[in-house]
Amino acid sequence: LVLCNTMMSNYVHQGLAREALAVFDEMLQQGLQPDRVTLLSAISACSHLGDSLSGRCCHGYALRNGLEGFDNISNAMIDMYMRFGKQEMAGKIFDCLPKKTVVSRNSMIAGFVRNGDVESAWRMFKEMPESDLVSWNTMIGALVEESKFEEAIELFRDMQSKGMKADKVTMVEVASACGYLGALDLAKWIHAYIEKNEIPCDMRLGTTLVDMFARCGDPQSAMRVFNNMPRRDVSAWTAAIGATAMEGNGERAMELFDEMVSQGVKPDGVVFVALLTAFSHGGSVEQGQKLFKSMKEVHGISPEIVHYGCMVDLLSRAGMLKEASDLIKSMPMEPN
RNA sequence: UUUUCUUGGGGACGC
Repeated sequence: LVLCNTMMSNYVHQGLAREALAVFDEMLQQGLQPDRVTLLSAISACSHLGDSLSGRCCHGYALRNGLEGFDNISNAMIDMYMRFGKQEMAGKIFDCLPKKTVVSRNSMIAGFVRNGDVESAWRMFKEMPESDLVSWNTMIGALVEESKFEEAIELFRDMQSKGMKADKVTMVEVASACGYLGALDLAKWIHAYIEKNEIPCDMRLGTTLVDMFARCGDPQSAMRVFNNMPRRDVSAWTAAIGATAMEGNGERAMELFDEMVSQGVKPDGVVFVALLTAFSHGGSVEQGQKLFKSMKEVHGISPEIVHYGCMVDLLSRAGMLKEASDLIKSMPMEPN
């Protein structure tokens, strides 16, 4: 049982919800009785898959086996129904909770935000008896998602003044907001803040900082952060490529791409958008066409409509309207 | 029972 639970928990945390549910099925087939730890992972897996049928089965199982009284099970179900867009159901479970914890409220708040009901999220946030780091991060993230970047920074300062310590999630949100604002002074302050407070800089935060400096018009700082990253996935490389592309340096962008490939990092569709955009802005038609061809032939990635869009943009900017409209006609999908 | 449940990163064009 513990082995299965451990496997399921790991799968869910790796984003492999399907595999987690496969273990769950296997358990049921072998007659192994799931306990509440199992169920937590199962519920979480259903939530992330959007599998409401299995999710309701889990709910039923919890009711039949008297597991609904555990607040973490109820919290997981609140999260689940919120992800399914079933706010009323989540609210019902929340209202019936005898012991509402900070996690219950955080789950409700995150759910409201996800469903676009930011007002309800605010209300609960303001009225909650004790908020924690996740509560603050959720609300800051909500503001960023709404493109209310100044307000997000303001809430971050508010958080500081309340003595709440920021973590790497907070900093990703704040750095992202700063990037959209294009505020270089703030960017430098954020970078210094992270170092001063020894906030662990993982790959995601590193990537966000690269992106932030690039958007703030400081590609040198962006590349300095990038070069100091101990590990880089395709998103990190894409941010760096975007930084050089902002200088209109398609050649440098391509060098970075080749370096990435030579290090064994597999390109995805997004990095090609960044590169094609760089060529488009630099007017490098041949290089763009060559790269576009290589997508499928070399990297085994079928161009999607956004890539055709980039090519149409590239050709059109160069005045090659005939080629652009031919490309549209030859696309394997309907133009949008 | 990695960490029982809740929060974070790279995307073209136009406006």
